[in-house]
Amino acid sequence: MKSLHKVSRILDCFSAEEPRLGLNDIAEKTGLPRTTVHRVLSSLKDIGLIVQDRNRDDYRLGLRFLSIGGIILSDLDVPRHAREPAAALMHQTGEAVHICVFDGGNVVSIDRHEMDGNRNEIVRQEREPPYCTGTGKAILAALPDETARKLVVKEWKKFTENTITQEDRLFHELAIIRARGYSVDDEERQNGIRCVGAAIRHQARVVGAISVTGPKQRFPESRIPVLADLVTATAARIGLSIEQG
Amino acid sequence: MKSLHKVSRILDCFSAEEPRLGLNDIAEKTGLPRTTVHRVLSSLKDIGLIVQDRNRDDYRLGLRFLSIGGIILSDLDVPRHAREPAAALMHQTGEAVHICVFDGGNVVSIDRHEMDGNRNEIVRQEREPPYCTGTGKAILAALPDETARKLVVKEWKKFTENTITQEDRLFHELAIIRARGYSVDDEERQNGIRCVGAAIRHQARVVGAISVTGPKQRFPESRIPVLADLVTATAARIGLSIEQG
DNA sequence: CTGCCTATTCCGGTATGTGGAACAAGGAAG
DNA sequence: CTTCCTTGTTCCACATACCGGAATAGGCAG
Repeated sequence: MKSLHKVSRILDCFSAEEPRLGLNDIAEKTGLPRTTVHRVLSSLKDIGLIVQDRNRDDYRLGLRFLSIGGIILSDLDVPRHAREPAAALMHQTGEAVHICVFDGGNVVSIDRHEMDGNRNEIVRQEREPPYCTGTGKAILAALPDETARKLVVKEWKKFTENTITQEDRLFHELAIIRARGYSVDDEERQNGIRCVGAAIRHQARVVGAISVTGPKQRFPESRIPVLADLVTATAARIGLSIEQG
Repeated sequence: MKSLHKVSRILDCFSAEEPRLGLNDIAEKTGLPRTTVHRVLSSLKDIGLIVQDRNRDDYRLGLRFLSIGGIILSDLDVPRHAREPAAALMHQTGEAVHICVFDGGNVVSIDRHEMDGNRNEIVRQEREPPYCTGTGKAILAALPDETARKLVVKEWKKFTENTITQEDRLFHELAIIRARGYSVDDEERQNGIRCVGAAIRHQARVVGAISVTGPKQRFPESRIPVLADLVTATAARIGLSIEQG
């Protein structure tokens, strides 16, 4: 179904940085003819996935995506079971904790617990490239190589000096992660930020990942294994609580 | 684009109650031939909007919806600006407060602040039929009749004795809401539950709604206007804070 | 008013999606 | 183990629904 791939490319144009786009922007980004883009957008408007305030205004993503997102959230085990252990991990380590979920094709960050005085604020739903984050690499490493390879076909964007941008480099690292049971993101996504992650499993299937994140100074080599123990224990605890329903 | 309407009908099959469906379920619900459903689902799988754990397993909505939902959330003004006033309203009234957003086509509930001891818990993203809730009716009433009519074409499900199931009844009520500036849901969605709502406007455009909800006993006729004053004031305050960026 | 930029409509050819029918793959029952 | 039945999946010839270049309409700035 070719038309749906066009839909996909068009949806890909939207991002948190550019949530509103004109027809020509989209045509240019996708390389599709303007007419075709217009027809697809027009149909997406019909079904509520795209919204245009007035004719000749920019296009935006429709709230129907949020509504559908709500259905997914209510069906996911990870967010429910992870919240409490994640908060505990945050207090144990004093560092920010990320939770993300995995459905076999996408890695999506759904919760972030941050130390903010004594309270923990929850921010939701951000996009995460799978090859350059602690959680993403933990998930990739927990999958068979073949499956993992399908998830990294996208473009390799270099966020920092340390970002991995070669497939064989990545799979070498995944092997290490597999062996020791946790992943480390050493300033690969953002300068000055390190991160230790582990996959969450449910009935032998990878369903998500958890990680602690913080400034390099607070994450010396010596502390990594200590954090890793806590992270993997929390990941296991979450997995276990899911098993029990 | 006919195929996208099929996509829409297929997506509509999924709900919080039935987040996982088999091919035949979907074919039956939509009335589409099994082969067609299979082809569409297969393509939706390709682009990450639908997920199937293993071949011959049930189909589920893909996490990409969540990821896209995150983009929308970050672009919406209402959630950011409404949280604080909504919490204040909850404490003023001692009742649960709902926030929903509107994009010209869909009404989606995004926040619910509930009195739970002294803490307020935030639950997110539920689906709301627009004709039978305080927030939904407040939004419909804030729109020109013609626009509102386009939003209520769907089926009229009778949730309780009081649910409005006739278009002229609804528009009669909308006129009243328009005149007095707030909406009342008198056990129209759920027995024993009343609710007072008002639309949130941003630059003369309706962008959402806010409401207080509670058991009938705590919402006598005499209290409604009192609550309405607080709700409309809060709605206006939210609208104002959006204007200012 | 004029020029230039958008979004939108038109239309004939053909690629693209269509859906009935046949096929495989598990699961349940005997 | 075998049989039967239900489920998802593949095949293929047909015709329809999509394609995209070119022309149109509508807004905004100068």
